[in-house]
Amino acid sequence: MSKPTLVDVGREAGVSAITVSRALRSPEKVSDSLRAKVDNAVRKLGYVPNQSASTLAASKTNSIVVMIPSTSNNVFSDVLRGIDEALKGSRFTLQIGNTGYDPLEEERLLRSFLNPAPAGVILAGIEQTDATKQMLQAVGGPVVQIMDVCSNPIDWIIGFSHEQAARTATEHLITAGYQNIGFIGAQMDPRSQQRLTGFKSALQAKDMLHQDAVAVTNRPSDVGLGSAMFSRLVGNFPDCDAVFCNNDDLALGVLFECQRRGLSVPDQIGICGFNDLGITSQSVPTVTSVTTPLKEIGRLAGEILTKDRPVSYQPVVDLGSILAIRDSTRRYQFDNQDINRRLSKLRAN
Amino acid sequence: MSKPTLVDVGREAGVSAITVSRALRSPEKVSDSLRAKVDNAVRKLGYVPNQSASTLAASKTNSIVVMIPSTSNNVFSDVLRGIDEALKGSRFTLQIGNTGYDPLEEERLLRSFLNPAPAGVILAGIEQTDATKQMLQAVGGPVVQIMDVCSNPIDWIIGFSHEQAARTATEHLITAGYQNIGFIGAQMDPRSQQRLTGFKSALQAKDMLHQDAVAVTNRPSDVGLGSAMFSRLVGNFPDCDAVFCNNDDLALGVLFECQRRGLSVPDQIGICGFNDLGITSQSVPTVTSVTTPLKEIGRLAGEILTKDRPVSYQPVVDLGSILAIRDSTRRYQFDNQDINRRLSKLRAN
DNA sequence: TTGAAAGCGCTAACAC
DNA sequence: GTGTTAGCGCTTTCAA
Repeated sequence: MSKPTLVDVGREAGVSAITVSRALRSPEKVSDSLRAKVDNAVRKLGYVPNQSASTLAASKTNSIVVMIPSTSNNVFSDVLRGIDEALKGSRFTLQIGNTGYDPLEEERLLRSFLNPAPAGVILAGIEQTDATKQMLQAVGGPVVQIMDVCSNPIDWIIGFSHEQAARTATEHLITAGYQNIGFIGAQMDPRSQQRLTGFKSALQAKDMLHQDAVAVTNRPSDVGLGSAMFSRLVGNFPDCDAVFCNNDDLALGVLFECQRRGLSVPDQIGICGFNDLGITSQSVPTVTSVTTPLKEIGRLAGEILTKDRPVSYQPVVDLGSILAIRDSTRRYQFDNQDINRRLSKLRAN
Repeated sequence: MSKPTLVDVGREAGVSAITVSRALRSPEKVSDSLRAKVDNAVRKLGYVPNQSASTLAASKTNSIVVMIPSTSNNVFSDVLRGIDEALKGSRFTLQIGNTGYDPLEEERLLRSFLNPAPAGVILAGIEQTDATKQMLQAVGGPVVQIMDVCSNPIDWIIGFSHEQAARTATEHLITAGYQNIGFIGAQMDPRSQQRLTGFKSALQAKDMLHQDAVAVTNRPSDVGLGSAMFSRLVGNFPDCDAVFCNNDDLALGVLFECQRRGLSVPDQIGICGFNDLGITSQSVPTVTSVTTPLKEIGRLAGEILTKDRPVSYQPVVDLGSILAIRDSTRRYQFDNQDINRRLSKLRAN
């Protein structure tokens, strides 16, 4: 025999289908005895709602669409975990789209996810195509952009300033006494470009930006690539004594390459990573990295979309980032006072 | 104005809705001129199919349900990538469920995903609850179990023998000259238990299993935990001179802890990881690990479910695993001949 | 090769 | 607080 429907449950409970529907969707609007009867019937028959029928009738889904650039990048699995937590126990389900860092693929995928309208949409970054923005406009559902901040979000944006984070990290390297600071970047998406901008501006402010200081590639990042990029960097920039890396994978690769070359970290080479995904705090030496609020971004995005009245949230939320200073950049054993003194002196210039 | 439907497209193309439906779903069963007309109308109106309506009418979905134990475990993101590749360009979409290693949560989630019936189901492991198995039976859709092998899969199972993989790795440690070999395990799911079994059986066969050789925890694995577990292990088992780790995170943690303690790897301590997720081949020293066919498992599972006639596939596919021997276990600089000679000698006992 | 009719299981809108 | 009616947009079945 086939799956029980609302009608079956209604028959079992001695009420009509629509009453069962109501009892299930808004238990508080229904009498206690009815609720009990319905619950029993549901259990007895093993009733499971048919999502498609519900979606078709209501012409809106219970799914939250999330478009992420890469499923293999740990950055996004952290974000997803946050979203997942926010959705846990709610009636919403996640629909994940993998754009491969391609706005056109994002557009194509999103189009197929947008009919019927999802309960909400989460997008990484602010580089949607015009067509994508139009589609989202037409759908009208709430949209949360994540990972970045900007002044004119579609509805909400939750993230932090990558430029600011990179500037802070680079300033730390300067303060720590490094003179010839390089940049290594892979998977140069727009946010990585912003980090590069922050890096450059911090160095330019001190007139310390070397012409061969930047080594970037669009290949996906991994540890081995970090080693290779470091080799490339020091090939062009032999005096290089510190490296700001686009992410932690690259930073670890640099650390390993230094070990292979017998370069001491932090004395001969300083290393700073980005995202602080876990290993950097455990390695030998531990590696300085920018701690970014990935899970919090996901959780807040999920929270906004699952609220009935999300309008109470600010449209732009800058969650900030924190530089976790570790052994890989402790060139001299400053105490905080020292650092602060040097910082004020530098700022006075 | 609202979204165009099949009827709108039909009107535009001068045919009926059902004809448009056919032209879209089976272009080969329709005349060329009709196909062209329909394609034009679709483009002109910006028609996007309504999945819910289609699903409701056909009472089966285009989604492939994947239940994975953990979204944050890189093992599963590799598997997901394989599935994603297999599904790319097909009409199927992925529906991912996160079970948190809990068979009951798997059952609960799956129940909600099973109405209407998905096009296919992918499950990790073989430890489904009876209720889960019954549900799957009732749905009748194709089911692929992954990550493991067994003799009686629901429909198909694709994976490798964890016991065999661990036995091979442990035998390698013995052959490499280690005398007091320990096991470190976190997140002790059934497959990890099988690895432990393989580890024990390899040592017992040589009468080398020390009573304090095993340190395990159910906490999720990470690098820091690897360091902590190693400390615990050598606390109970001070003579320990090699460690087989449940996964690469732990192995890296052990490596870092050895560096902190000034223990040389591989001379004083040998280290072997599991899954070979990338860093192990890049670290200093490189770390021996068991290379497992994660992406291939995902791809094959996806491939089976997207075929019209999947019956041509073997029900049990053992993709095997390969031990990648690296510097962390090269205690003496054997060449392969040496290893083989020692191996035959050991086997002769 | 194409079309007409019926219905998938649910919910919105309105009645009682 | 509960029921009736009328679809949501598509596919199935059968007919032409």
